[in-house]
Amino acid sequence: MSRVAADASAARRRHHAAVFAALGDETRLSLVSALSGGESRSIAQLTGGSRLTRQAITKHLRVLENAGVVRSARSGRESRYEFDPGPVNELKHYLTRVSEQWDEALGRLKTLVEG
Amino acid sequence: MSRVAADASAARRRHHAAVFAALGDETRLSLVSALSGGESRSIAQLTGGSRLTRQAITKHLRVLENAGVVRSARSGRESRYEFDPGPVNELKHYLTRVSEQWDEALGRLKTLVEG
DNA sequence: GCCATATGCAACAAAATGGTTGCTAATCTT
DNA sequence: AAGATTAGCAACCATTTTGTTGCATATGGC
Repeated sequence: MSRVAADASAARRRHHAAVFAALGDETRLSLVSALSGGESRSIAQLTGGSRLTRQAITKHLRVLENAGVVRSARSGRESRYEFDPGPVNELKHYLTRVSEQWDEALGRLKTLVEG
Repeated sequence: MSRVAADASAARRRHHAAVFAALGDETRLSLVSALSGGESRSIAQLTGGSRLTRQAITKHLRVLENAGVVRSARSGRESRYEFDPGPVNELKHYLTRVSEQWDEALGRLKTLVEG
């Protein structure tokens, strides 16, 4: 494998890890759940119902935004956040590839045993 | 929604977050990649090729094991680790549900605009 | 039995994370 | 213009994570 290809896959893995890490928190999963319905929401709205402070929620939103899971845009005096399905779909495909690799391994094992 | 149902979904979310967090690290993704081929490997084998020490790799493997992504069994003087596809498949389905929610939201928006 | 190999455990340090509080600035509303 | 709402920034704290080193223990081969 060429150097650039190795670097490219390392960069991809780094990116995947970042998105996984962004989703690796209960509060952030709740935020994703609140936003995956399609409607954008302000920080105050997203804070409502949580026991955490607005600042804590803001920090979590920034983590999600840095991972690309969420986008924000200022609208008047509020910042509205919306879900971006891209990274989540990338992860879905990544997990699918892992599963496939596993299934193929099982297939080879089966062939070995039966053959 | 009943109390127990709310608790159940909260527990599920907690579990998903734990698995996402386990995958949210480059080193651990490499380990998953090394194990998803189907063959079990010892800690020493998994450490080879990494710049990290054996103990660091051991800790990462424990994180993966606690999340259920990987299982270990002692065999003679070595601990052999193997991939468990269960949690990864759960995440795949979870992400699929998030995507579907998003797609349905887009569909409703489209209907609203066109209607 | 001896030696090399493979792992486990504990203590430690540095850095990242998750959360709070206090204060400031911008934007609506009336 | 005044007051209320919404958000940003900075400092700070506690906890967790990530990684190291040193030492102990178990197993396999000669």
